[in-house]
Amino acid sequence: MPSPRKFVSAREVAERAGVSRSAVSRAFTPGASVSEDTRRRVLEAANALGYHVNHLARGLSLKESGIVCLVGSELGTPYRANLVKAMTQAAQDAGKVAMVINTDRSDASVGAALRQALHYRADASIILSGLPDKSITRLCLENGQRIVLINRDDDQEGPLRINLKDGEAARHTLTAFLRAGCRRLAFANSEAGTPSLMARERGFLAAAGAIGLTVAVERFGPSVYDSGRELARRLLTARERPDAVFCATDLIACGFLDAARHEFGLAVPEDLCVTGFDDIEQAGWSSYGLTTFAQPVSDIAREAFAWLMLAPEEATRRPAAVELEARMVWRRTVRGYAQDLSPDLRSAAGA
Amino acid sequence: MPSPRKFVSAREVAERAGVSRSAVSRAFTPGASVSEDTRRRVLEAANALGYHVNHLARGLSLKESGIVCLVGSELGTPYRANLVKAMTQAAQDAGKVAMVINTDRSDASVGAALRQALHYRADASIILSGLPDKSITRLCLENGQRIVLINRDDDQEGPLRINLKDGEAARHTLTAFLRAGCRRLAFANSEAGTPSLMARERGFLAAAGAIGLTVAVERFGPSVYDSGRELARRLLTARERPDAVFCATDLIACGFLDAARHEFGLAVPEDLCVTGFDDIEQAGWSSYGLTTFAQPVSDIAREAFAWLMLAPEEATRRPAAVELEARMVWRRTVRGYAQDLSPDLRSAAGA
DNA sequence: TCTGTCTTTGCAACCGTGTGCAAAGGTTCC
DNA sequence: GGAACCTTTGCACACGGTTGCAAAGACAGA
Repeated sequence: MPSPRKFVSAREVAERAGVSRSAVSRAFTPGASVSEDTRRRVLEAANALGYHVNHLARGLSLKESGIVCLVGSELGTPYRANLVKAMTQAAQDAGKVAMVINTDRSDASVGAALRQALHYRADASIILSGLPDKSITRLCLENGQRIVLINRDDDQEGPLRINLKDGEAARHTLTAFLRAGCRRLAFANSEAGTPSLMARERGFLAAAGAIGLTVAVERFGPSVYDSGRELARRLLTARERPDAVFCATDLIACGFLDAARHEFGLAVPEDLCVTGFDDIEQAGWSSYGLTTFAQPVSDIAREAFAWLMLAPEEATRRPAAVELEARMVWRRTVRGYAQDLSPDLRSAAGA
Repeated sequence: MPSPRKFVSAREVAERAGVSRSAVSRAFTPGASVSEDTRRRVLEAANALGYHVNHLARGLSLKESGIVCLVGSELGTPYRANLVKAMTQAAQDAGKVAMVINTDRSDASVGAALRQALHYRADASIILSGLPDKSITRLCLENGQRIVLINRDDDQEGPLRINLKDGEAARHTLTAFLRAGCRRLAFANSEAGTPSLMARERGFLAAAGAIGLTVAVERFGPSVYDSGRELARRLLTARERPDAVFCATDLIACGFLDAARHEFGLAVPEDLCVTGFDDIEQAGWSSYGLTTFAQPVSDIAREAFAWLMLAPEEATRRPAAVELEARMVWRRTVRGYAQDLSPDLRSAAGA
C-alpha cells in the first residue's frame, strides 16, 4: 500500500505559528512549560493545517506507545465479542487504544500475536484465549510489557491473572438442582479443555461427590451451539436419563435446550433442569430463559486496566491474581426458584 | 503506565553479530542486499537477544504503519462481531494489524476515532457504523489515509463504499411472501435510520407498491431483540393483522418471532411468515429456523482489503463502490419453499 | 541601577529504524 | 595485470517527536 503520504509535521506548524518546534511539542504536552499566548497560537496553526501529533514518533521517544494488544480467538462468539467490546471501551477510557489480534488460524499463533505486540511496542497484552509459552511470556515481561490473562488459570509469575470463581458457581448450581429435586446429574462439556471449562466440571463433580452423588460427564467438540445439541443426544439417550444438566457454556446450553425440547420432546424445567454459564444475550431470549451465571465482563475489563495503569513498582507489589464472582441469573430452566427462595433474594436476582 | 522499558535495539544486535546497524536492518528487510552469511549471523544474534523490529520506528521512516483502523459501535452484536472477526483476520492475512475503536459512547466519536487513526498514522480506516463529517474524511484523504465505508451508502468521493443489494433482497422477500400466499404485508424496522435499514424498507415498499400492495411499517427503538418484541406487539395487535413481516435485522426478527409465538400463540409459518436480514448464527438455531439473507461478511472483508492493497493510482482509477449480493437463506419461517421450488435450487440453498 | 528569581524559549541530542551513496572487496574477462 | 562489473558493507541523514539544559527576558526588591 505505497501512498504519497503527506502528513503535516510539527515543523510546519512551528513555522506558521512563528515559534520553535519544541514549542509545538510543548503546546501538546499537558503540564509543559508554555505561555498561554504561545499555546493559543500553536493550536490555531495546528488546527488550520490539520496537524495531528504522530503517536508513532511520540511512542518512540516516550517509550510508551499507548497501544494495548487484545489477543484471542472466536471473536464472533457472543461472550468473546462482549469481552472485546468491554476491553476496547476500557482501553479508550484509560487513554489507550486496542489493537486486536485474531488467533483463530493456528494454535501457535498466541506466540505470534505476542511477537506482534512486541513489534508495536504495546504497553500491555491481554490474552483472552490460548496460553502463551513461558518463554515468550518471559520475553514480553523482560521488555517491560505487561500481560493480563483472562480465565487462563495459569501459575506463571508476572502476568495479572483474572479468574472467575468457577467452583463456587458449580456449587450453587448443585444446590439449585438439589432444591429442584434432581438427583440424576450430568455435566455437558466441550472438548476445548479450557481452564475455566475444566474448573467448572471439576467443581461440579467435587461438590456432587461430597454428598455421594455421581455425575454423568460427556464431552464433545468445540464450545458451540451444535456441540450442545450433540451432547443432548448423547446424554438424553443414556439408560439412566439425567434430570439436571450443567452445561459448561451458554452456547452449549442453548443447543442442549433446543435438542431436548425439539428432538426429545422434553419439557424444561419440568422434565429436565438445565443451567449454563456466561449469561450471553440469547440466554435471556424467551425461547430459552436460561438460568445461568453472568460473567462480570465490565468488572473484568475494569480490573485489567486498573492494574495496567498502576506504576510498575506498585503493580509488582500487588497480588497478581484477582478472583471475580459469577453472579447467578435465575430464569426458567431450573424448577423451584419462585417457591423456595425468599422474596428479597428473588428481587435481588431480578426475577 | 511508566515502565522501565528495556527493548533490545538493532544496535545491540549489530554489536553482538559484529556487523553494522544497517546490516541488521537489511537482514530484516526482504529483498535487501545482504550476504547469506551476514543474514544468518544477524538472525542468530537477534534471536539470542530477543530482538523485535520496532514497527513504530519502521513506520516512521517508511511512512506506512501497517495499522488499519476499524471503527464501529455495538461491537457485541452478532453481526458486528462477525464483521470485526473477519476484518481482523483479513488484516492479518494482508500483513497488517487491526486497531479497533469503539464508538459506542458518543455520536460525534466517529470523528474522534478518525482523529485517533490519524494520530497513529493508520494506513486506512474502515468504518462499520456512523458516518464521519465530510471535513474529517477529507482530512484523512489528504493525509493519504484510505477509507472504506461498509453499508454506509454515502456519496462522498474518495472512500471505497461497500454496500449490499438491499433492494434486491427486498424484492426476493416479497416474491417469497407472495408465493406463500401472503397479502397483508408489514415491515418491522428500528429507529436507527441506518442507510442499509432504510434501503431495505424503501425497497420492500417500492416492490409491494409496484403490484398495488400496501405495507404496514412500524419503527421502534434500536436494532435489538427487545425492539423486535415490541414491534410484534404493535404490529400483531393492529386491526388488520399482517400475515407476513419482513424484519430489518435478524435480531429484530428473533424478538418478533418469540413474541409472536409465546405472547400471541401464533404458529410460524402457518399463521405468519417472517424474514430477517444478516443471517446471524442464532437465525439457524432450531428455536428460530429463520429465513433470512446472509451478509457476505468474508467477501466484504476481502473486497475491502483487496482495494486497500492496491497501489494508490490504481485505487483511484477503480470504481469506488462495490455492491455485493445478500444470498437468501431458506429455513422455516416462510411457507411453501419445499413445495414450490425446483429440487436443484433447494439443494443449492442447503435446505 | 543592580541583583536575584521565575517563566518562557530555543538549541541540540536522542528514540530506533530505513536507505542513498560511495567505498571496499571479489569475480570475470580480456 | 588491469579494466569492468557486481555484490556487500558502512556512513550519515531522514523520519517526527520529547526533553535537559542553558540562555534570554520579565519582574520585584533593595
